[in-house]
Amino acid sequence: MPPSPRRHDPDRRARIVRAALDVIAEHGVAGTTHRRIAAAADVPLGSMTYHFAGIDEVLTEAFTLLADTVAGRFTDRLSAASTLDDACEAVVDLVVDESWATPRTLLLSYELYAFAGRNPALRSVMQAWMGKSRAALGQHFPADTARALDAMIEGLTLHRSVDARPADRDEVRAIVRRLAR
Amino acid sequence: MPPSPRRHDPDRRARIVRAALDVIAEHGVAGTTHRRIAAAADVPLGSMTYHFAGIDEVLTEAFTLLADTVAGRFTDRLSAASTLDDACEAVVDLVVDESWATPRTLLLSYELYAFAGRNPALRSVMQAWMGKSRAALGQHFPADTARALDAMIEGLTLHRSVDARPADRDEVRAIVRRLAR
DNA sequence: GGCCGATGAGTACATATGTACGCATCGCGG
DNA sequence: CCGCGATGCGTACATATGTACTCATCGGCC
Repeated sequence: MPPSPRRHDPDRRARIVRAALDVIAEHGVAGTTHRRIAAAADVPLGSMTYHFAGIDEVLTEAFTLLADTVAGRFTDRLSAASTLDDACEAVVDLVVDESWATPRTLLLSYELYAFAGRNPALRSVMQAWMGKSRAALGQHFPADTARALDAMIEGLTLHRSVDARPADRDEVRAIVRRLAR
Repeated sequence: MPPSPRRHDPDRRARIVRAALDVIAEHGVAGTTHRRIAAAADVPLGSMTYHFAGIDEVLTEAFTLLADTVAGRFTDRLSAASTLDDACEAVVDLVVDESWATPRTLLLSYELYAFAGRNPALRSVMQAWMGKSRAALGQHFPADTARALDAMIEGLTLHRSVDARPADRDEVRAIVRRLAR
């Protein structure tokens, strides 16, 4: 059979990293292998070892991408608010809106939390992420409130993903307002 | 060499499950293998397949044990409170006291969250866990406050485990009081 | 006290996995 | 236009892993 044609493929590295996130979301870190990532990115197995020193490097970069992406969306949503009420509503959105807190992102976050527990580099990434979130909240709220809201968003999001009857928008808003004033 | 003596060892199964938690804490679900668990439990490899249908069964039982244990401690601590102020202080303890929120337990929780995302049986376990927590809080607080506090505990605990300068006891108490009244 | 089924121990084996390596091919700088 | 180094491709290989299987041995029940 004819050899498969060589492809010109800049940003292959970046595509592999994105594909890694897909694989992690579907199979967990436990089920993430060079071969699965390669298949998801549509590259031959050899590309994995050519572009990355080991599977840990792939995972680390993937999770870093995740943190940056999510932190960016978080900041964008909050920056769009101008009044305090707007800001509260933005926080509510960040918790209940399906477009922000997708099951995929949540699952990936849990994988990240677990992975970061054994990977110092990712601890820094998570700290940076948390710092960005705080800063975004700090645009509208005093520091102690920002801290409380940040934790509350985390907890509510997590619990909503487990709860058989998750808190609805009104309930979340009531909680946010209790913290915000 | 003489064959190793056969041991009389009831509750070997339970010991394997406990050992599995140790292995998960140390290596993550990704690094958890039959052999490592067997070594941690000090049993031969054959015991794994004798007592469990597969590694998923071991993981599922281990995480179930984790949830039950943590939920129990949570309930105990809250049940010990009699006044509302006591209850608030109990909540603060659950967040900041090293004896409750140990790094090990936190790490295991994250592993559980990630694992449960792909394991329906464990989703039920987590829902039961959350139900117990809510009920324990419900002894002292109205339902909506209990829900908020439960999420807040989750978020604060998680963030404290990441934060370079975690919120101190006074700060946590202030947040709890904002929610509780 | 004796038997037999439940439990323990050791090992084998097919497969999955991480990683290395050699060769092919294309883009780019001169 | 040409060469060469970066990039892509296929495959090999040692190892780790899940699981099955056989044999040994103990303990509870009659």
